[in-house]
Amino acid sequence: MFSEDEYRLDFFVDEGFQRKKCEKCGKFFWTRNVERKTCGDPPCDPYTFIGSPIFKRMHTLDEMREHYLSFFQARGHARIKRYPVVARWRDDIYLTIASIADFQPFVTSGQVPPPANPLTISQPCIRLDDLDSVGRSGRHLTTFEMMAHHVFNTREKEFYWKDRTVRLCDDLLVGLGMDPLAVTYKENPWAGGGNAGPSVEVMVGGLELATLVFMDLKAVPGGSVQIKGESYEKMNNYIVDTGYGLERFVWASTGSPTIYDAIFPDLVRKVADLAGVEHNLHDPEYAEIFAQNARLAGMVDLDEYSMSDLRKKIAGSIGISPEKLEKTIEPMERIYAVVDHTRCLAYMLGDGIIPSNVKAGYLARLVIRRTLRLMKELGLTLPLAELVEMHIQRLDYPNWQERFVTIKEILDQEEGKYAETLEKGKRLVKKTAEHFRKLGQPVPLAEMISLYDTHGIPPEIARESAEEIGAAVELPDNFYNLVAKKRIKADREEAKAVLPGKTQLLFYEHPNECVFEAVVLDVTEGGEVILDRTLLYPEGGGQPADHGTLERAGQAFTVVDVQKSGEVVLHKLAESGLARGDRVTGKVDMRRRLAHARHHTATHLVHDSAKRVLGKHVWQAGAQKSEDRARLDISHYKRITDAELKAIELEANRRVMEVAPVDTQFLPRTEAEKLFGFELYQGGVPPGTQIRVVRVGTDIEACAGTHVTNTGMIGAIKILRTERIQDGVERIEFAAGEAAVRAVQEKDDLLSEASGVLRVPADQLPKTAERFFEEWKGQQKEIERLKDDLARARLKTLVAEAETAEGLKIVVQKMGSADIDELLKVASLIAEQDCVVLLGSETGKLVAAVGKSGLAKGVKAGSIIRAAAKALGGGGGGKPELAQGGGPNAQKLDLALVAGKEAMRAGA
RNA sequence: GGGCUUGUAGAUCAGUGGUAGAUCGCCGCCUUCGCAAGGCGGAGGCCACGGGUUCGAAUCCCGUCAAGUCCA
Repeated sequence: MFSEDEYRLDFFVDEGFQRKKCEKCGKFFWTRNVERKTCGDPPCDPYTFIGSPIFKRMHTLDEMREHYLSFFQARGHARIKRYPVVARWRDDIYLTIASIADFQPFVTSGQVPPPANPLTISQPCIRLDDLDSVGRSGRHLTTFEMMAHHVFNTREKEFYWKDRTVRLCDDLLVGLGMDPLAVTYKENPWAGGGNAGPSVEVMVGGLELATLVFMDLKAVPGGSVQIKGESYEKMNNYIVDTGYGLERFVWASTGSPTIYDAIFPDLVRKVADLAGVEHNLHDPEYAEIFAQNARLAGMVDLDEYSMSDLRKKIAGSIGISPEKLEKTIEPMERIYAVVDHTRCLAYMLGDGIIPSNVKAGYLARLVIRRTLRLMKELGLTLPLAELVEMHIQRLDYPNWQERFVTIKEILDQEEGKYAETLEKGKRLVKKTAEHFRKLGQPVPLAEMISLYDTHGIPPEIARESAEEIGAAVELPDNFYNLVAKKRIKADREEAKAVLPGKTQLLFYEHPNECVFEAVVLDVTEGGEVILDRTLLYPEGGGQPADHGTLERAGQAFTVVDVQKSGEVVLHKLAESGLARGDRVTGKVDMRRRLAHARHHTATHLVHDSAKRVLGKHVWQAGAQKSEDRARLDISHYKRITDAELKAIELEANRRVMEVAPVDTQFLPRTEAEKLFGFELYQGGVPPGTQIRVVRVGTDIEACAGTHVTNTGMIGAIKILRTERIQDGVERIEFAAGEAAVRAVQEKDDLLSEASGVLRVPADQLPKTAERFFEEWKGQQKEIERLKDDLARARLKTLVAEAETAEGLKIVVQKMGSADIDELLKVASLIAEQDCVVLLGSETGKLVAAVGKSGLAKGVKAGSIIRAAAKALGGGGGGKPELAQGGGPNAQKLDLALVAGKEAMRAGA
């Protein structure tokens, strides 16, 4: 915990604030109002701003955002453009959840300077944690803009710290017309993501308008400061991290019953009209229902409160029946949620998320399906894309129409896919429900979970379908929690120990040299050699390590692997013997290097071509190179067609033929981002202040790999195949340079081998193969028919030769080299003539069949077969009337038939 | 990144180691002035692919390819 000193700011003293302890929750807060006894945070204080706005004038989202940003701009902050809602620069989160997330981890850790300092930004954020509360609580949103000003201080240079931060906040609020007595600054130590610090929550009228965090601690085992069970130490860099809720500011300025009516009143009205719901907030009685709902929902933790309890409480407090309340409020809750969710989708898809069954794409699909479900419940029949369009045109996308073409296609496709899933699901549910209805039981919970988990059928829809055929279901309120319980935690990879020292990387400046002189700095316990400088490329960025040799006085050591660890490069050798201080001459295997470089540069070209052919939504989702092929994973929302693939291949080869130079340059990170945007980070985010920018034709990426110096050196690019590695991610495999030529040659070999077998020229292969296949099918049928005929032909002679024993007609015969099909056919025909029959073939196959008299006497075909097959060293079985078997010792067939005959007698 | 599920006739699906099935659709015939319905008959299957276990695999095991779905 932090002491009072951490919060006793000059500002509070100058302005006559008092520090008080909340008489309800016991937390400390600062206020100008001597009368105040509570901290201002629900549930200690209720909402008072509904119907009585905090600010003097109503603002729209755009007005409020502009007011905020220009306020801070006028006070020495640089205005920064917002980052995407999909956090491509992070590998630990998918979505941008706070403005500070833009600057993690490299800026906050001090490794990389901020784009400006101090700065102000309004960052759209998406949080899906409280999805269930959206629409219901009156205040929850999936998407919100976090307005912020950030300061990155170091012990060497401090811009400003707590005092000015709170002062600016107070000025902003008072400037908007807030009563200075209304605000409380509530002390609330903050911790998260390995950092911590004191913080204040800014409460007005029961609404938390902002949080001001003073991040100056980092988690260190055994550190001197204890917060929430973790120990921390002071950091060298300390950061002002503020978060002002844009939507809440707008809500506070209107005092409307819900946040949704404040931030997009026109869209709420429009969707209400479409759904045929009357939404008249000018009716005081009607408005009061929503206001009271929001007030009470604001007081409780919705996770701990069941919906029906909350409804009862609200109904009681405004004096109507819970049924009437539900009838009034439920359709609007869905409308609010639809308007919110579609805004979330506009951002997600606008920023390039492709719906998928994994990663960020799954989150998009989750929201899409949830929205479709709500729309169905409301009876909205218009396409989802039309609702998303209403949002996207008012967001900050300059070329939204162009973008929307793809987005519409994606949404329409998702809508169709979901309809299909539900259609399939309903059939499955009916089958399952039928089963349990016959048993006179409700469909058990385990079955409902399986339907959802495995087949994606929401329990509400499953219940509906089950009830249609009169089956009950077991469906508890906390269904989704039960599903969530099945979660498994993935272990995080442990950080590798970083070795001290630094190896100079020569391969960037001298990509075409293959010999270098170096000194051995150290040899690790594992025998890996650290050099002061190297031309050998260590594995990274999907490019494998170089191979080569290190020579000392004529003695050669083979380099079999090269890895980077921190700033040093480790050379793994096939032979041991090098020691610290040795001078060595290094040589690079240039054939391997060149093959990698060709594939690496080709990867950039294929990626760029895919973007041209498929659209701008294409992002690299992974890549791997080797000597003889490379693969590139890209985000795309449907399968790549053959025609598209050919177009990509041709386009990529055109770039090769243009013999365009490959430019590389090191740029300061923030400058590179400013110049080229986040599209730089196709292959993940490199660390460090300087990043290497590689330009191949029109393709510009941050990339650390080795490249050829112009595209002509690639020679040729041949695409080999595509694979769908996930929903929404396509993998393209291709070969470049010599490997491309070899790949084509291998395909030629396949063709000539195939045409050799069929004895036709390659261009007639498809026709010939088809003919052969068709003929083969026809002949299979003909053989079936002939076997049938043959069986009938043999029937008479065999039945005529039947012996009689124990009152049964018995047929025991050898059938030459007949196969099991023939034996089966003949045997069952004979059995129809009321015989007991055992047939055997030279190949060691046996079939027995029993007619109706035999069956009546209890003769079983299975027992006959088992006895006979035993003699052949095998086994067999089947039904009483027909059985088959066999064994490897086919030459003992005569013995087997005798044994079978014995078994017939014994059975009868 | 992890979990679960599925590939059988044109479609929807049965088939838990022993001769591949049902329903709808398709074709033909009967009936009808014609159509629909009805009756009778028929065609249509490398049971996704490759391997393994077994006397025997749609069925069990392994791999590949394709698809669905839930979660982090």
